[in-house]
Amino acid sequence: MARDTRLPIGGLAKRTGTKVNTIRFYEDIGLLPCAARTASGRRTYGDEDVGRLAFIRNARGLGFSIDEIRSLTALALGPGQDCAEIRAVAARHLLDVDEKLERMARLRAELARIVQLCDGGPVPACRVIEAI
Amino acid sequence: MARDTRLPIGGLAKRTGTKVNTIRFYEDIGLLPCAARTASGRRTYGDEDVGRLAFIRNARGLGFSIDEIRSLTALALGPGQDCAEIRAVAARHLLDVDEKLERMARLRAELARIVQLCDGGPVPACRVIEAI
DNA sequence: CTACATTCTACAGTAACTGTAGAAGCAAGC
DNA sequence: GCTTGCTTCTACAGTTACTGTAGAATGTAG
Repeated sequence: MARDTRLPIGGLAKRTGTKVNTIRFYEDIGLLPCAARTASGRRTYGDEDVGRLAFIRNARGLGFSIDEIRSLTALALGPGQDCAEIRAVAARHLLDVDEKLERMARLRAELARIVQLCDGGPVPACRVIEAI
Repeated sequence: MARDTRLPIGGLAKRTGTKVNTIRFYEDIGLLPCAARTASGRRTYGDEDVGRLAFIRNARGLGFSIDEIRSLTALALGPGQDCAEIRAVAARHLLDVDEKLERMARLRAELARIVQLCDGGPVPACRVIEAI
């Protein structure tokens, strides 16, 4: 099962919605480990690479910096014992995420109000930006 | 009322949680209008500047690009009639925000689970990053 | 075996700031 | 009035996280 799932860099890019150059960039800065290479020097990736990159992209898309992601993955890949430290990092990020969620929800409400304002009836004033 | 509320650039920075250099940068790229100047050439700001910058910072903090913000404020400051266009921009951003909210909520759940995992009992496995 | 796509390295460019240098302005205390 | 110290000025270099491009090599389909 799951045999022969090795991907070239373009395949990994497609699977994870990442650009090829970005994958190489992540390798350069050590966020991804050096990829295995074919005889001719091309990178190949396995399932764990897909998972790891997917995690990175998800975290990045949600506003975590590369250093923050590094602090999480480094801990996870380290000696494997320092659970308290992982917990601390996660807890800090949890607070951060909660704050972002709140502000995001507020903006959502504003945008929804704008759409409604402009939607109903015969162009009612539409003093939109001042409302924000 | 509200007389004499003119602020120097440092005051505006403090009020909005922005760095002085960032305010000048926004003026350079035309996101903020050119500020009024004192006789000696220093920028001064009024209440409307505070509001506008606060809006910009809020939107930036939630992941909107400067171009997107420009598209909103430009419309708001334009002829003032094209309500449908503003509505379209707002609606597009609304979809975007909803998507981000969803992913953010999922990440929040993951983080909360990690914190709980690492919290209860005598260090139970702690296979944290793989879970993400 | 030719044509076209993918990959390679290396480096330049972009977005959105952030920091620094050197000069000038302003406010307070002596 | 003058020095001390903070703020502001312009201009430009540095940072983060990519993104794009050039030129060569490699892989693959007809």
